[in-house]
This record gives sequence, structure tokens and C-alpha cells, in this order.
Amino acid sequence: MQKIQAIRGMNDLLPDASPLWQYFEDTVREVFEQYGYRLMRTPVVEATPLFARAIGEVTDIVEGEMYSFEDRLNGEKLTLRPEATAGLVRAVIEHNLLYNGPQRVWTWGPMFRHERPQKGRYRQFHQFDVEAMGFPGPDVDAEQIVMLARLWKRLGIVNVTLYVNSIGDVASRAAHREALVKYFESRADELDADARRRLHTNPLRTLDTKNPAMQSLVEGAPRLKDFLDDAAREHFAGVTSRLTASGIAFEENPRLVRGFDYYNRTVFEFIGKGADFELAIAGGGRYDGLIEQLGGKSAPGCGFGIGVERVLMLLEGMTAQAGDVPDAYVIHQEAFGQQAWDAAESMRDAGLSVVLHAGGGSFKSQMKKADGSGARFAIILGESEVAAGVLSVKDLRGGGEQQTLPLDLAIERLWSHVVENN
RNA sequence: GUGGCUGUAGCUCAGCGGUAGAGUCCUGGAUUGUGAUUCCAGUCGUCGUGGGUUCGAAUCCCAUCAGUCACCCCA
Repeated sequence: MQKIQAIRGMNDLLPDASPLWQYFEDTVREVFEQYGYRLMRTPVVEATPLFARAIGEVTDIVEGEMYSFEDRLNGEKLTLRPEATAGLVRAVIEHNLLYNGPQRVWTWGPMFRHERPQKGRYRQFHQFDVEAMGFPGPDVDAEQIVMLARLWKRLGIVNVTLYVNSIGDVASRAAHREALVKYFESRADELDADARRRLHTNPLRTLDTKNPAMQSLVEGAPRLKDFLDDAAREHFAGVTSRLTASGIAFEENPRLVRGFDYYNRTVFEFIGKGADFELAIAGGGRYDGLIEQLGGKSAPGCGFGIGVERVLMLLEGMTAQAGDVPDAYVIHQEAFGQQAWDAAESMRDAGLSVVLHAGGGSFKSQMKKADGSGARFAIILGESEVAAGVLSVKDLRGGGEQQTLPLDLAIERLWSHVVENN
């Protein structure tokens, strides 16, 4: 029979890996809530035109990386979301959330892009996504960046670099691009193969070239900065001054651009450095035209996404987070299954987490299971305990000492250790 | 979408034309109800999948799927 396996680029999250995810999720939630961002969740599937309109028809994502399909019953064109912003904006418009003023929201979940998988890049990946809608000023842009910096600090991630840039509005970018292409064309003989190939598809990318022979060419190229209008310049200065005031280290990167068409003015990116890799772990920016473009009343917006898998790659080398272990593991002779069951339920009634051994086996093998479960205590029910109406409580993590106690005192003893460890 | 490398036990890997292996894990015993250490024994498997070459293929060839890395692009 054909072996069925996970779809390419889509991963299973196994129990051993899940404590780290949980820790990350909990920390993210706490930090976002500190800044007043409120959770909302939108469907994984949206109408395809939503993404085409939001992200841009000619972007790589819309042109070839979306998981799109037709609804079998009515032929509607649907797509698994490749990013979160479009869905959130759609929902905010649909439910008129901006009627009562600006909104700070966040969401999280799986995103889908049909790319060739490689390090830190998967076909189903996960993002935390933050959006502030209805705030025109630079303070919100800076707030989001500062919030991210706080998150890295909380997580103990120190090897990050923040890049910021202002890409102005659509008109300034178009003018700059045109000037750039013209400049490269005028010096076509100096372009390398990559640059020639990208001349009309992605000339901005050439500015990032590592080819030393092109350095002087790149340095003399028209700068986007010179095409910005005064309002955009002022806005950007508002962002950077707040970052400086907060003591956030950043680097202005005039070549920083984003993969989606909806961004304007502020764009930023945090690059995380691991032992042998360097990846963007979060990125975002301002999108003042998007809400109107998707049919809402004109309102500004600003947001970012965090790549969960990428951040976790940075966390993996750190001290392992203790997973959830039970407080007690109950073992018993086959004949006393009911007594063990009752004892376990009583302990759960008292708020403890208790694993009841299932599957029989010798005391020896049951003790092995108890030890392997990571539980602090083994609760033992054999003939002598049942006859005396007590439980044997063995401390597996301390010196292995064992006492026989009635149920209520056993619960008390377990609780004293739970409290001690918190 | 293009290219390089890799798929052998649950996990980490050796074997690279002639009977499928090690460590770890797991199971049992040493220990007459008691784990984590030590010692002993035992089970691991369509050698990714499909075809081909050969007396004989885990080993060589082709295809395919998957992993991984790079390009492209990006969280």
C-alpha cells in the first residue's frame, strides 16, 4: 500500500517540540496584551481576489505561490491565506470595527505559500501578526517596533538587527524605479548577469548585490530617499526619533523593501542571526492605502508579521523549556484498577494533574513509566495499601523517599510541592 | 521553477556487488510488589518507492517521492 505522508513543506508538531511553541506563544500574548493589542482570528481560506487586490497582481506570491482552488459546488475561487494582513483588514471592514475609532489587533495561525522549502521556509508556516488601523501618526509605527524589541528581550534573543526604511508612496516609488532602470540602462555594460536579468523585474534587488565589481555603480544609483515627499520624510523622522529615544538600536537600510505592494512609508525588518544562518524573523510596515483599496473607508494602517518557525530556530539552542509534566503517576496492581481510578479522579478534583497507568505490567515496568513521565511523584496501590486504605507516595525527584498516606493527606503532600515549584 | 547533496531499526548512523549491522530506545532478567546507575539477554527493518543491469543489488543505472542546501524570492 502507498505510504501516506505529510505534504511537502508542511510539518507535524510533535509532543516533544510543543513546550517550546507553547512558551513562545504565551510570551508573545503577554507582550502584545501589555500594549493593548486584542486577539482576533479570521478564516484560513479567503476569496482569491482579496489577496490579488491587497498583495498586488504582479507579485511573486500572487503570480505563482498561492494555494488556490475552486469551491467544488459553486466554482468560487478560493485561496489559503499566504499572509495575515489582508484577512484582518477584510474583517475589520466587514464588521465596521473602525466606526468606533482606531483598533489595535493581533492574530496568529498558519499561512501557506507554494515555494520550494528550505531553511526557515515552509509551505505551511506560522505567523503572529499585529495590525494597528486608523492611526496616522509615526508613534504607532515606533510602538510596534519597540514592542517587538521588548519581545526579543523577554525571549532572551540578543542576536538581532533592526533595519528600517521609508519607501514613500506609490508615486515616489514608481518615479524612483523608473530613474533606477534608466540609470542601469545607461551603464548596461557594467551590469553583471544577475543585474541584467533583474533589470526590468526587480531592479531594486540589484542594489543589494554582493558583487564587488558593481559597488561603485550601486553607490551612484538614484536613491529612493531623494524621491520622498516632505510628509513622508517627516513621518519617518518621527519614527526614528522615537526609536532613538527608546534606546532601540537600528540601521537605516535604504534598500529595504517588502514583498507586498500595499506597503508605504515605514518598512522594517528584524534579522535574527543563528549559529549558521541569518533570517528575517519579523517584518512589516505601514499600509495607508490598503483599507480603502479593499473597499473600506479610507484609513491608515500599520502592522507586522513574526515568523514563528524562524524565531523558534533561534530559541532551540537555548535552555530547554520544561514541558508540562504531571504532578503524579498512579501505578497499581491489575486487581485494583477501580481503586486507582477513583484515587486519580479525586486528585484531579483537587486540581492536580495525574496520569493513571494503563496497560498493566509489573510494578517494575510501571515504575519505569512513572519515571519516564517526568512526574514528581509515583502513587502506588498494591495489596497492602488497599488493605490499609492508604496510598504509597514516592518522591521520584527527591531522594526517592516513600510514605504511606490516606488520600486527603496524599493530596496535601502533592499540593505542597506544586506550590513550592511555583 | 533551476541546480548540488542525502534517504538503511522509533532516533543517530556504519555497511557501498555475495546471509542486514552498531549505539540509543524498548522488553525481560540480576533485584520474592519500587524507577533514574550498573550487569546480562532479547525484539527491532517492504535498506524511501517503482523499474532496469547482474548468477546475485541496501550497494551499480534510470525514474519518482521526500529531506536538506543554494539560486529566485521571502516570515
